[in-house]
Amino acid sequence: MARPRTPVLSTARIHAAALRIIDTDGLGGLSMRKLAAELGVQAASLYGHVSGKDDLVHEVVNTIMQGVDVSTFERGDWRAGLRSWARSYRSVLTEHPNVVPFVAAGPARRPASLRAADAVHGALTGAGWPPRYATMIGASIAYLVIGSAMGSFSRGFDDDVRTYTDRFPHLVDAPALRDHAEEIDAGSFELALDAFLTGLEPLYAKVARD
Amino acid sequence: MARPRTPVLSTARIHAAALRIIDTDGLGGLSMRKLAAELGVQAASLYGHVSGKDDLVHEVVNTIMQGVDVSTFERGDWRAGLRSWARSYRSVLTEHPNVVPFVAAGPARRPASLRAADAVHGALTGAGWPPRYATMIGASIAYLVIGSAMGSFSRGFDDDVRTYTDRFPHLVDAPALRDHAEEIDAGSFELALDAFLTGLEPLYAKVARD
DNA sequence: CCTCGAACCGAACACTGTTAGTTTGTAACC
DNA sequence: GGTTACAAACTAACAGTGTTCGGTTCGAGG
Repeated sequence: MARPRTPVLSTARIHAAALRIIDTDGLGGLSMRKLAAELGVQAASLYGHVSGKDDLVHEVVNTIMQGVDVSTFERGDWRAGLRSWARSYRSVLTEHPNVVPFVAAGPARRPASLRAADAVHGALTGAGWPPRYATMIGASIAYLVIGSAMGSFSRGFDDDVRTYTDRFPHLVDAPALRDHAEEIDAGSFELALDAFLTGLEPLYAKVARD
Repeated sequence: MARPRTPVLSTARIHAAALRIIDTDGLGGLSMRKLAAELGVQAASLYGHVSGKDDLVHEVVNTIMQGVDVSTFERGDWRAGLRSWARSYRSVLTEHPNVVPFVAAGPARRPASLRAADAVHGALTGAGWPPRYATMIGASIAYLVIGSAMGSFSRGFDDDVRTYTDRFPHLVDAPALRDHAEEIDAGSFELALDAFLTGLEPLYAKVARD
């Protein structure tokens, strides 16, 4: 079989299959051969539609990040805007947790992320925050979103109970932690977001100009 | 040459060489063959001293994380303890930025990280924070540390100026951002840490019991 | 002295991303 | 209808990855 009567591949189909594999097997579980097999095709055939694995992943992730909602900023309340953006950002990432490490590497080459960064920066400076603070506030919230979506803390604990109970008395309930990993990470995120926004108020009173 | 008169390899030498490669070429730049070459040896020889690449990296990173200082908690001030821990944590990571993605995956299998988590949790509960909040506060700070150490935000921007100036008016100075990436990430970290700790106070007044 | 185990090597296996060159089906043009 | 041109998929290969197996050689203990 050299050329099928009707084309088998399309960038859309490739993207969809790639995301499926990433979601189930992780970023490391995505290989061009496996992806090709999923599509009933040889690996080399993919290169007619996609320039390479790196670009493919970038494009897939960009599509995901288009789901991040920054529209609340338009209502003029930067506090509500930040909250809404952060939650939307986090919710998009928790739907595809395996791409979080990739997202964490930075927004470059992802128009969707740059667009969001632009909106955040614009809204904050528009509200009187100096540009420098606008940047840092956006960065801070990105830290919280990415960290909690990655499950750095709670999901990272080991299965083996004895690992902890031996030497780390305060972590005896770490396995319980692990069972409720999602809940703990979500809770930590909300707590951090709340505390951060609360703590921003005195700074706003000091540095904001209008 | 089958067996040298005096042993060439040792776990210590292997760890040191591995860290050197990771620091200069990144985590992805570390391969068993390159590591072996750096030590003047064949790749297979490493497996007599190290059980595999995964374990090797875990051990190397654990050694790094032993540099995180949690001693300030012993002074009894949880605010100062958190500040000091967070800064020490971050400073250790910025010395070896290439291991941050690995650290972000979680503390399991790294005794040094578990020890730190245990100390944080113990200090906070000792200060009257309910265990649940102690966990979440520790997690929140870990998010901030890892996010800022990764340079997710500022370092992630592209070199190419035109990428931004075209469509994202508020990001016109993103390249300048990139030049001062370290400074921006450090500033964001301090700002977030400050605001977070400030915002924690009302919560502490409400939920802490002694 | 002799054995035994530790230390290292060479070759191989099953993967990876990617490229070159080839075959073949389809559509457009004369 | 025949020819040309293109596009889609193929096979085969390259250089690289982590890891394992079977061997060889040396140092130390009995």
